[in-house]
Amino acid sequence: MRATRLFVQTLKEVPKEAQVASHILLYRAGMIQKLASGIYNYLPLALKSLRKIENILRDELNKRGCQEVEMPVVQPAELWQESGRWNYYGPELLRFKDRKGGDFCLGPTHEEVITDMARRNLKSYKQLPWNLYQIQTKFRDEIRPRFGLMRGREFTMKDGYSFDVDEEAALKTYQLMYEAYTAIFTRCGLKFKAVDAATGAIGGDKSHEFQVLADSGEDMILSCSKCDYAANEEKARTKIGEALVDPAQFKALETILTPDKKSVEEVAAFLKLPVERFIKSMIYLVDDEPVLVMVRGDREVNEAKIQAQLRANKVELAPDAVIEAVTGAAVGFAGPVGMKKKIKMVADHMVAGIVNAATGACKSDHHIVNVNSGRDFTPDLIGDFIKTKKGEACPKCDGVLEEFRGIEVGQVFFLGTKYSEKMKCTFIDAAGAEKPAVMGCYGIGVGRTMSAAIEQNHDEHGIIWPMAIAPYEAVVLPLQMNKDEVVKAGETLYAELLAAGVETVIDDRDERAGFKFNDADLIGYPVQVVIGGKSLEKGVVEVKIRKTGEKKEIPVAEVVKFVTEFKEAELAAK
RNA sequence: CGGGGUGUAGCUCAGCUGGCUAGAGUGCUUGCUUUGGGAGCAAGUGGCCGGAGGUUCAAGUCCUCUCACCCCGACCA
Repeated sequence: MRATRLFVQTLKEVPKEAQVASHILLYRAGMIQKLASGIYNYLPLALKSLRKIENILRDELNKRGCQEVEMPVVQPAELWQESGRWNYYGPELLRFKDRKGGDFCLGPTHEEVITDMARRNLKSYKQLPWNLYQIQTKFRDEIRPRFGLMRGREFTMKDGYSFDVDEEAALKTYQLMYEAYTAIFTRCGLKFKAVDAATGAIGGDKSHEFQVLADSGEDMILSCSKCDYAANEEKARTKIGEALVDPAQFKALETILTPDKKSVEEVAAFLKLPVERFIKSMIYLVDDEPVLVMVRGDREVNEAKIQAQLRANKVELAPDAVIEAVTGAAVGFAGPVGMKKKIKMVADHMVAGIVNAATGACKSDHHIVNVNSGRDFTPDLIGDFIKTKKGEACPKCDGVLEEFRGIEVGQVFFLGTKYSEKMKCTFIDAAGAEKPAVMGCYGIGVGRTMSAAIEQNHDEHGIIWPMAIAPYEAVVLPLQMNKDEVVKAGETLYAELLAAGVETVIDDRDERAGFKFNDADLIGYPVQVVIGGKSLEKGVVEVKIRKTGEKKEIPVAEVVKFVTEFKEAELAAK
């Protein structure tokens, strides 16, 4: 491609809306332009890179027996009503009516459509496993799109879905996809971590997120300093200490006047007790039912864990009126003992280990001390309900948890039969019984992967593309367009590189050297072949490696060999 | 949805308590000079001042409504 023909306009200035490196550089390098909030035009350079990522996806997936399909962007409401998500999915689901008044939506994901497609064809266990994927435009009407392609409303996603005969087979597929994703992101030149993830509203029991490490990431990850344990903040656990509780030490309950002392810290200071001796009692609405959630006084409630363990769709703090009705006291004095209404009680592991705890008395301006789990109250469920923080013990080894930010570029879910049961995607097994298929789903954000690659690979001058996903692999820069021998040498090398299969741009614009260097650095070609009059007299050209900044003088006759060898080495590198 | 902010040239922005022909930089076009890290000089090109209504002799500027966009938060995969 000739720079004079390339549809691109590089920019020195950037609109102030661009906040992160990838957004700024995609914009400055003339790769994307915004059409509306969270909706972008992809110009040729961006599309070249996106297509390369897509082809890596295809290659790694096809090689593992996956098959590509394509489903519609526009989806009828009926399918969503059948799965129950027409009502659950919030305003993020863009809905509209056709001319006949029928309800439709733009697909934010395709579980419904794929399950429908599978059930039309699925009859026998002999047909399975199936593993289908598509690379396609999704639309999610995000509340706040940001960071360019990182969180857009319209975006390209690879979404895949698997169907297996039973759980064991489905878990094998899950593992296969986990390996495929590892191979894909490695080939894209990314440094990433696969972490344990919360499953959220999509459901299922098991999930991993593929997180690219970057300071601009929206997710917080905790990982062990020693072993391979890593998890999303929402899911992260810490070591559960053994609770050595000796009932002989239990003292008698005592209610104490604590006027205007509501928070754990205030009451702890007032009663001269450490906060670890407190039971923090919070009333939540879990799918609109009040639930008392207890954690140790020094810990915070993790709402994602409540949602996961109670298998709920919605978790929110109860409004004051509900709290007062349930406890029979003003807000700030809730506790497991003496509640006015009997509601479900769940407690964090640590709560059961507190001897003679203090907590709200369910009586305004009063707290109660010497409360003991098992004697004075019995939780309906004891589990892990706290936020885990950096510096805490790893749940798997004696290491310590560290914190880092990540960009979620992919996620794998073990879905089970959530959709296949509701939508009757069944088959007849070897014994003649009808069974629902066991499903998994697997997503990769293509644009987000490209953005994440830029976040990890850039400097103050511009993008530093990993070879595998660079829009072009090399650029030829003839520095003096008024010198025939320079132009001629450039054209010759350009033609030779193309013939050797190197995707090359020749900067044939009549611009000064500095201008060309800056554009080349900004766009981030992995290799720059610099042709200047002086070096040409010596029979050499300068080859600059963008990644290292290294410049080598190479005899003209050996340039093609050097570039192709460098390219192959980069593509092979892990 | 709550709070804050911005809409003026392709892009980044200035434009005061209303005032005469709406500005700068950058980009683009042309010419001359220059030619190894975003060159210099000169001449040009480029505007329904987001939209509608209102106040006024007079509105980019004031008022009302509206639309779009951005930031923080809440929410959400």
